[in-house]
Amino acid sequence: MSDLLANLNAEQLQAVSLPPQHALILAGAGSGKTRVLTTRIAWLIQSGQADPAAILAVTFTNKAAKEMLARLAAMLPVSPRGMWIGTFHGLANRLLRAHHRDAGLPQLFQILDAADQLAAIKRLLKALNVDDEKFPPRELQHFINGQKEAGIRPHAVEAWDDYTRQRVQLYQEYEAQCQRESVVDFAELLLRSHELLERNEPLRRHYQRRFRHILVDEFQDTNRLQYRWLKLFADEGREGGAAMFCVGDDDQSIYRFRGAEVGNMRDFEREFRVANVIRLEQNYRSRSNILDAANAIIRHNTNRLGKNLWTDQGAGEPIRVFEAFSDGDEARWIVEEIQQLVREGALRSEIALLYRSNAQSRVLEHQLFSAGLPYRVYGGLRFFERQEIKHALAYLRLIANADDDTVFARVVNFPTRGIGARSLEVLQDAARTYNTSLYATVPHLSGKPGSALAVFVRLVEDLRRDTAGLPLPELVDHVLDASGLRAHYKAEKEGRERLENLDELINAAANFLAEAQAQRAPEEAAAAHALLADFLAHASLEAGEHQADPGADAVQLMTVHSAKGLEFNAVFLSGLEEGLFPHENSLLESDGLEEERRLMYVAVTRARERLYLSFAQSRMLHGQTRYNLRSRFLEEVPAGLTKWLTPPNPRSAAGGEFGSMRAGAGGGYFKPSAPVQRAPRPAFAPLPNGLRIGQAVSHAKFGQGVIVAAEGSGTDAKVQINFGPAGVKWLLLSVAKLEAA
DNA sequence: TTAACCACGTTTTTT
DNA sequence: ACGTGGTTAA
Repeated sequence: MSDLLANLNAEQLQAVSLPPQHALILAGAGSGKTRVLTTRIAWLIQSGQADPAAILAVTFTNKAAKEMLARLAAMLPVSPRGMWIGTFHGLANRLLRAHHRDAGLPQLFQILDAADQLAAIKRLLKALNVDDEKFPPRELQHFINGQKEAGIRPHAVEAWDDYTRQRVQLYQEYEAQCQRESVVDFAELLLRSHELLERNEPLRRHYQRRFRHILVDEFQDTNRLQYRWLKLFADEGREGGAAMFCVGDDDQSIYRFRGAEVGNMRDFEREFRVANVIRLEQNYRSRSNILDAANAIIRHNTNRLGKNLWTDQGAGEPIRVFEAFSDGDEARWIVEEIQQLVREGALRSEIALLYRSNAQSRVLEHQLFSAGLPYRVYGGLRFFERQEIKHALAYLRLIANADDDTVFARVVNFPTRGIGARSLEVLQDAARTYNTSLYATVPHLSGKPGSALAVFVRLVEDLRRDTAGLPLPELVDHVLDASGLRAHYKAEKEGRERLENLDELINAAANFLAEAQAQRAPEEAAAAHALLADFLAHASLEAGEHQADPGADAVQLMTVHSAKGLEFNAVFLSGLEEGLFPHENSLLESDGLEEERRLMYVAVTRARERLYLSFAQSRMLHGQTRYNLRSRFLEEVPAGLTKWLTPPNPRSAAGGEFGSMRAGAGGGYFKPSAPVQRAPRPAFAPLPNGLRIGQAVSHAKFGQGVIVAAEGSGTDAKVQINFGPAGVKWLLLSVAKLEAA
């Protein structure tokens, strides 16, 4: 046991070995957060303070849950059964399956992912003849999820205007539809399990007595409902309730847009009267130049819980800063630097290329591709989100539950079997009249037994009968053939990859079966249809990897958001421009700029050894060339930590007074560290009227000024001009009378 | 039923 | 610029 605690620093040790009391661990980036969390669990068990069954550990992503399990397996002599470790949604699913009757659900309820939910809403609007222009499905989805995450059912929504009342009506209809079809969306998993325990006191007491230790990862990302869910398990922090051990970093809260409430940290501290607030401030990841930059940036935020990271690893290399003429120029420079790093022996997979928005990956990919550098982009479609996989899963879901109208509608005519929109409309109307599912309505139709719809129903019946005794992988295999999916993609010109993915689905099923057999009695796992439901839940809750080849030695491209939690030897952060990063939309939101700054903080703290910051004077966005100022976040990096590879250019500086920014700062001009030929400097790209960035102009009212930025074209063309004492203004070229000065 | 066409939107994302 | 989704014509 002593070796468990060895090599922990004082604060980590304090956190890990805390008595069973509530604790809030403020864990800075790279401070060993996951280590503390898992060591805490291992220590509680190994020291005999807690039975494994008394542990409830909650994460946000399946990846984090898996990593925690893997680390625990390495720390503990035997794999401790009985712990509940998983995501909020995974654990909620587990609860609802175990107590489905009390929760008012059939045992085989299906889970809707976000896309399924949207499809269900569209179908609902159509069935109710609601104008989807007036009630955009996406917005309605957002409304419904928002209410659920606030814990509000339709009857409890406070609606003061007609529009809201109508949306509440639709919310109610949506719930009825889900209940009819035995489907549950993500927010519903949490809300339903919360209500289950809230209403059922014996059950609640059971779990409250069972779980003595509740540990939460990434606590700053919890939403209101998730926090309430946790509080229920912890008996609201009352005497005798479980000990809450929450780990988080308010400086890394970057998910407010999807409902995360950093305020939960303060609420937790207050409501649970947390006596142990422990700060993990020693960073084991980055060189101090990088860390100091991160600290300096985040210091500009107010309302922090307060932390200052330090390291004993030494300063390391200066942070390289590069100003490019264009996005293409920037990408070319990045590729050259990467090639130089690789020549020096760097592993490609240890180099990350980060950006604020996905649209930026295009230029970067183009240059990487031209240079023949292997790369991997995160953020595309994931395995279980692919069209062909969704179709295959839809057939499987019909076997498990034929009354699921979402999947019925999805595959009733895929592959095509002559069931057009017209027949579906008739069927839908009939289903409403009989108040039955689409599937169950087919026999009611006056159509002959040989009708296309009747044939489809027969197909589903046959599938269910023929697969009844099959092991899961063979079941899937059979469905792929009998449904006609294989034949369909075989006939398609571009169907090869899709066929491969379908085969991969069989592999996924085989893996799932193997894991199930390892965990339960083999005879239990052998029951094919029972396992099928579990497999389908797994597919909904865990969308899988983003792309194949995760092991390949390739440069890693991703948004700053998806880089959270990762680390790399070298990080390139591109597009550091006003409007892009911080994103222009964020400036309109309250606390938006501070969230962008936290994002910047996350980006910078991903780097271990080397950090490269770059921006471009012009950038292609939405088919138009935009001229941006460099990001204010760049100015927040102390000059002593950086090394400008291009001369600091006052014209591209953000902020008010022209030329007031960092004149002569940064240590002068340095050649690019790679021995590369750069294209000769083009002049600033001319704007429509022959004006240029940096050009002096005069205006009748504002006087002398200099063009600092421009955007739009034709009659929309406008330029930003710094008039010195008269301020910085945007002027429409078609309106303003400007004269070259 | 399918291909062709146009309008539309375009920050970030997990479950 | 570029992909998506919906409508229209063949």
